[in-house]
Amino acid sequence: MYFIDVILPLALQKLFTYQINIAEAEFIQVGMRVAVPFGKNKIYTGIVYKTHQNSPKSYISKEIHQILDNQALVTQSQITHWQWIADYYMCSLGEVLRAAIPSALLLQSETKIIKNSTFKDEKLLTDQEFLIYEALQYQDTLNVEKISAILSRKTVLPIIKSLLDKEVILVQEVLYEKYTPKLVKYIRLAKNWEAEERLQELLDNLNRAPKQREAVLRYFQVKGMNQKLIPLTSFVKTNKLAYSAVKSLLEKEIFESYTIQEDRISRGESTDNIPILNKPQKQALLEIETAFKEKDIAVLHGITGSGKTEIYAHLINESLSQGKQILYLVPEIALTTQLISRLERYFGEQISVFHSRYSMNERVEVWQNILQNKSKARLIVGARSAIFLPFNKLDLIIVDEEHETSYKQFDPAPRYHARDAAIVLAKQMKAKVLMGTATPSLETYQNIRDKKYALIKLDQRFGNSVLPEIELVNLSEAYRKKRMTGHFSERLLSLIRESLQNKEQVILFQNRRGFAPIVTCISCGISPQCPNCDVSLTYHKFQDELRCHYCGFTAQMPKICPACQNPTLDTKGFGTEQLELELKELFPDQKIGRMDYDTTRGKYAFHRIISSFQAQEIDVLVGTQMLSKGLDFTNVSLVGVLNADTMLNFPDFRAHERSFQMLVQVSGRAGRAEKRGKVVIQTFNPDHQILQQVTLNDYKTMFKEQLLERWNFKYPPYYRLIKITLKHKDYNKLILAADWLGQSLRNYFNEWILGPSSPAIGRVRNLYIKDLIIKIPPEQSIKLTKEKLLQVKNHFQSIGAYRSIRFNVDVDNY
DNA sequence: AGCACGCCGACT
DNA sequence: GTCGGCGTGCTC
Repeated sequence: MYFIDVILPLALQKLFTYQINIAEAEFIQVGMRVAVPFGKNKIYTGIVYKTHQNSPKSYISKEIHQILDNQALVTQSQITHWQWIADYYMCSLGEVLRAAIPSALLLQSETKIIKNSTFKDEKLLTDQEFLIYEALQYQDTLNVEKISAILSRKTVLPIIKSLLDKEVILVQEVLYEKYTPKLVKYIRLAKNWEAEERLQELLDNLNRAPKQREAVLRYFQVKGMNQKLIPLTSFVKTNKLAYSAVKSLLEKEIFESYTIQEDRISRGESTDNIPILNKPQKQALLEIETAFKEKDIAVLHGITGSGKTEIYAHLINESLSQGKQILYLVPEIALTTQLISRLERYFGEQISVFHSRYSMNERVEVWQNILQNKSKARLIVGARSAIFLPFNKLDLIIVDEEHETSYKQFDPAPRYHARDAAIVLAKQMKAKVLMGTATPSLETYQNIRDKKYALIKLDQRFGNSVLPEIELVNLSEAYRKKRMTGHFSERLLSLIRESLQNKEQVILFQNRRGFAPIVTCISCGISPQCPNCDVSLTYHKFQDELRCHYCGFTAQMPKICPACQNPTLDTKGFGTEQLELELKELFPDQKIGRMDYDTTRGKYAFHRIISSFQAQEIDVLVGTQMLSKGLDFTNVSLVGVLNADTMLNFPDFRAHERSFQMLVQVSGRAGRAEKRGKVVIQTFNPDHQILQQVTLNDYKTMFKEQLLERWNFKYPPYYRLIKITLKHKDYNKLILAADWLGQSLRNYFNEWILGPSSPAIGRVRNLYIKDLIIKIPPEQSIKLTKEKLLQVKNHFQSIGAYRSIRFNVDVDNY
């Protein structure tokens, strides 16, 4: 008797054991996909975790449905890594599996309903049953959704069951392969006609078919140009041939066709040499290489514009030349088109890019190329989920912009931090990690100070450029002296004017949260609320509608106030949209562009805005912080931050650190090459220490002060945090449960429990939310803490009244 | 997590 | 009467 333990892509803690026969046992390997029956009539794809011969005692195991792979799709080291993620972030292996594998590789079954042709007696059927019976006379198969549509009701399973009993229908579980390889059809001359001396005969034969004759001649022409493979469609197209002529030639067996499976993504050859480093860069590279002899992790702390990418390129080249793999992690792939085209110039076809905007098919191909260590997938550029790819010769992981928050996944589980998971991955695969940033996160800098990571500094900008000059504009003074036009201080406006006169470009930042354009009634002061969430709706001028950013609810902009019926609704606050309008009035002759969540929805929208800004078709670009990341513009002389305070006052222990990082990043967009850029930050608190530190580019002081605050207020990196989120649609039930949980946790952790408390948005999608935070003091074991938490969680979920409450655990929720 | 099953209140 | 909502138990 042979058995396998299978990971199923579900949020279930357990593995499931299935039986296999001897032949399967000989063939099957850990990491292969298997289709297995699960529950009453479903088939899922799982991954083989273990093979063994221990018959389960308390239940009878089912047999597998089929093996889906010829070779392991997942490596043993990936499974080990998944296990770490599941343990550390307190989720199931199944959840990790679901995040890790491209969904096209996880086939699921669908129930198909087909008619049973032996059934004839229509009189036995009820009206509804007859409708389905009738539908089956015209269609071969139906699925559950279709039946639901035919009967226009939700619960159709009882009817299906009754039809099954009456032997009217049969049901089948069908597995769908979602991945479809791209097949390209090629043509070649049939063997018979290959000999040169037969050419004349062939052409004579085709005397009365000029189109076909032309096609043959073209074929020889193309062949003569040393083109080995001739794809059918492009051959017809580029030579402007008649498709029917080629088809006839195929039918006459003069040509023959064959297909080859091809990759969807292919890249050009490298065109440039790896850039020559300047002196400070060379020095940094040397330091990194030296550091890697002793330590596995190094941090490259280089100011914006110091040319970190070139240093990466040299390290990448070194690994590539040994035939090894490199993982290049970036915060958000949408923002990295510039980076990718640069790397492509250096490394050409050795790059593969992996991101969520790729189609499922493309992702599968990248996966397989890496698994086979193909030369076209040696340098992998990807966002956080790229840590799950099946590396086998990983030599180096680069974590670019290490401090970026988008490395942390918040929902759904696994709530992992890609930087931290990458460090574990590297250790496991004996690879090195290089993190690069202008503003290291406090956790990372703390690790540097503790000598866990090596530090390499790069504090000269590339070329001769210098850091921009940063100026703070006191908003309270400006308002008092009435020196404001809309949201612009006189100072900022005059600098914008000056830049525009010099034909230089301007970027204006408006951080998004708390600044949404909220509609308020002037008469009664009431703002329209989202019916599903505890937030005010935001106004979108373009479609003249109200929208909820949390659940996507939309409504037409009402003409009168829904509360007091007066036509006095007014848009308050300001978003990027309003800034754009103000600018258009102030500078009617200039082209104003806007970039935010709304204007970058489409696949290429982002790219379009960036390239038209680069091409200087846009003079002033207004955007949210998505603009601040990884983009280089050569003609920007002025950067304006409209209001730094919302960021600084954000209720989060990292608000100050984040503000510093953001402002430094944003400033880095101003001025490159010969001209010194200018940055204007508008604020009500020009004396705020963070703003002072930004102005002086004083990371060290920021770090020291923030670290002291973290110590005083018991926050990371000294104290670790675990956040528990409870959600339920019944508020009272939620409160009871949250209080019980708080009490229970306090029994173990005493004063180190915060909450339960309502988050800023207390209800989303009709679910009320309560948060609890566990602080873990430095001397307390994290592992034991998690074990205790798991115990409490199990207890919580064993209480009937709390079962329906969603329970999310977020480890390191920052 | 999904899904079936069973109970119960709300409407054609 | 059905229909749909919700609690409960179970998945190898």
